[in-house]
Order: sequence, then C-alpha cells, then structure tokens
Amino acid sequence: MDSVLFFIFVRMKPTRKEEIIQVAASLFKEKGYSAVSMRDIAQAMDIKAASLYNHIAGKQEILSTLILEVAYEFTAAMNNVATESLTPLEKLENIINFHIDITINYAENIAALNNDWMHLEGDDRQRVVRMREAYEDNFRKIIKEGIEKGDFNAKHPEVILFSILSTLRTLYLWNEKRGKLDVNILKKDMVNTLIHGIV
Amino acid sequence: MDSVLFFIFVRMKPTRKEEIIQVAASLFKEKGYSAVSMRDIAQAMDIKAASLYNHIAGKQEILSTLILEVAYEFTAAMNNVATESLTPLEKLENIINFHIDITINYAENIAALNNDWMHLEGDDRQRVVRMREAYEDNFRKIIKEGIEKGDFNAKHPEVILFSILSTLRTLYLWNEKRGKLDVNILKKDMVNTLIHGIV
DNA sequence: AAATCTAACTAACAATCGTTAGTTTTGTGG
DNA sequence: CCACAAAACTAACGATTGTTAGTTAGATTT
Repeated sequence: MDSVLFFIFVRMKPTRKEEIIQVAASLFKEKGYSAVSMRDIAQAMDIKAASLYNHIAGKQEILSTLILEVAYEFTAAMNNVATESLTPLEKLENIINFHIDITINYAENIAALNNDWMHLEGDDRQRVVRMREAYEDNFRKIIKEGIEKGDFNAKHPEVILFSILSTLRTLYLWNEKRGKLDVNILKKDMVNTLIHGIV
Repeated sequence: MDSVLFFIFVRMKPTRKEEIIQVAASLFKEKGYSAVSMRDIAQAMDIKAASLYNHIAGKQEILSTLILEVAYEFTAAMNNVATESLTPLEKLENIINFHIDITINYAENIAALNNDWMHLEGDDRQRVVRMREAYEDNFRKIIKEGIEKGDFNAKHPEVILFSILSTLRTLYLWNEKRGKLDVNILKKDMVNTLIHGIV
C-alpha cells in the first residue's frame, strides 16, 4: 500500500489571552487605543475589567503585541523581497502582493500600527519607528534602482514612494461595502493601477 | 499720474479662541483627540485648563470646528469641479490640485477629519459622514465617466478610487524630512504618478 | 476526597478626566 | 483715575481611568 502524507490543518482554539487581544484589536480599530478603556474590552467579553489581568499584564501589552506582531511580518516580507535577485518591477509587484496578503490576516494590527504607534511606551516605540524607517529605506532603494535602470520614469522617487505606500498602508480600510473582490483580482488590479496608472 | 491699485494683505491677529483651536489641532494631529486632555492644551498655551472655557464651550467644540471647517472646504471644491464642463481627466487633475492646496492650509484639520471623525458627537458625526459619502460619490462618477468614455482603462473603478483617495487623504503626513518640494512641482509629479503610473 | 489550577468575581486605590463656580488680575477707553 | 471687559486664576465637582488585592466558584489532577 502506498504511503500517504496527511496534511492536517488544525485551527487551534485560541487561548483566553488571544481572545482578549483580538477583541481589543477590533475596538482599537474602531475608536483608537486611547478611546478604548479596559472596561470597554471587558464588557465586549462579558466579564469584568479586573478579570482581564488574569491573562494580560495591562493595556499596554495588548498594544505592543498587536503592533510588534505585524511589524515583524512586514519587515520579514520586505527583507525577503529585497534580497531576492529580481528586477525592480518584479520586486514592486511582490511588495504589493504581500501587502495585500498581510492586510487580509492582520487588518486590526495594521490599524494599530498606523494610528496608535505613538502610544507605545518604552523601547517598543523606538523599535517600531526604526523598523518602519528600515522598511521605507528598502522600498526607496528599489524605486531608485528602477529609476536608474530606466524601468521607472520619475524625477522624484519620494512622490512615487509616498503614493504607493499611502495606498498600501490604507488597505486595511477596504471594507465589504466597497465591493467583495477576490484577492487575486484585487492584487492584479492594484498592481496595474499603481504601476501603469489609469490612462 | 496713473492710478494705482494696492492689494493689501492683512494677516489678522488671531483671536484667543483661534489660538486655542490651532494649538489643540497641533496636539490632536500628534496624539489624537482622545489622548489630548484640556490640561495638555492649556499647558501648551501656558495657562490653566479652566481658563480655556472663557473662550470655548468645551473640548468637543474644538473638534467639530476643526473637522467641519475642512469638510466644507473639500465639499465646495469638489462641487466646483464636478459641475464644470471638463473632461474626466481634467477633473481628476483639478481634484489632485485642490487636494494639495487644501492640505497645505489645513493639514491639522485633515488629520482630525481622517482620524477623529468618530469622536464627533450629536449631529456633527452624521453630517461629516454624509459629506464624505457625497464627496466619494462625486469622485466615483468622474472615474466611471472616464472609464465609459475610454479615457481611463480599468475594470473596477473602486480600485482606482481607493488608490487615489488614499494617497490624497494621506498627504497631510508629508513632512519636510521627506524633502521640501515646491508646491507646483509636487502637483505636477503627483498628477503624473497617479494618472500615468510609473513605468 | 484532597489538592491544584483556571478564570472569574467584588471592592477599592490613586490619578486623571472634562467641566463649573467664584474670584482676581490685566489691559483699555473715557 | 476710574469703570469695565477680557482673560486669567484657585478650588473643587463627579465621573472615569488603569490597576491591585483578596476571594470564590468550578473544573481538573493527584
């Protein structure tokens, strides 16, 4: 009899801590970190605020968990693309694609990263700022390389960088009301729009 | 002797109320509405928090003033463009241009509009949401018209709309560190990038 | 059955929040 | 110099904030 390889995908039941972080993330996305109280989070879970502290160290831990988690995702994905031997155009396509992928799985984390990073305390804020700067530098190098090679036509790389980054960072706001698009169609359209323009 | 026409530009000294709103706007942009206390605002003006109430009704009034002010600006500008008899491409160029102009004069207001509209109370929130929906509808019609006429090539207008709007709405984050660009150069580059892409 | 663990609870803490009331200082026009 | 208005002040209010301490109910393990 042939040997068979089973791939069993198990969706692990989330720990109570993970549940809290997820519920908090949803509230943070809706109203922002500062406007959400521990009692708000507790109420959304049908428990009392003090009970949260059996599972987490405090409000700040929720924020730093959310932000650092997705910051590492972006950093890893960007480092992968940057070190591969691809044309600048191919790299740019890859960046757009992984941005969409990460956004699908980490929309609430991205909301916190974009809007509440300044409320991180201690070393965490500096670490996140540095990761974002490194990310942008990688992105900038790819665009500059594309301009030098003549693949991209633009005078100022900053305008391109800003435009594309703005769009990608805001992707977490795409909602079903705007149309339930298939992921691969969205990727294709987004690549087309950002790279080839609209005329 | 020839008659001479004098244009005298007077920068009116701001009222105390306007000063407060401006200082608050700067703090709101930095940390968000909920994370800024009346005592923070007062401290930035070297007075006590209670003194603020000689000039304003409350914290909420500051927020609604900031947001409604710039929301009307965008609505008026968009209505102007939408009712003019221009090609979709020309309309789009006009939109990009007035977005940059308004951003220069109302960066802090736009930050509040983008990030703190949900903290508006009473009728104000609904009014702002409706204005934004009307704005987007106007924008969407222009893009659809461009697609139908064959001026724009895209399958889904939503992707274009989302991409351009994301970039324009985020313009308030452009800082000097990113390069002090002349306004007209920025306009030209932005039009080029958003419309013709980068290849 | 006893012991341990998990996850909730009540009660309270000091700090801070937006805001009000009443008072004093400051600047200006008559 | 005086009268008045503008704009600051002190003191305090009730509500809410994040968090801690100590306790309890229920499930699991020994």
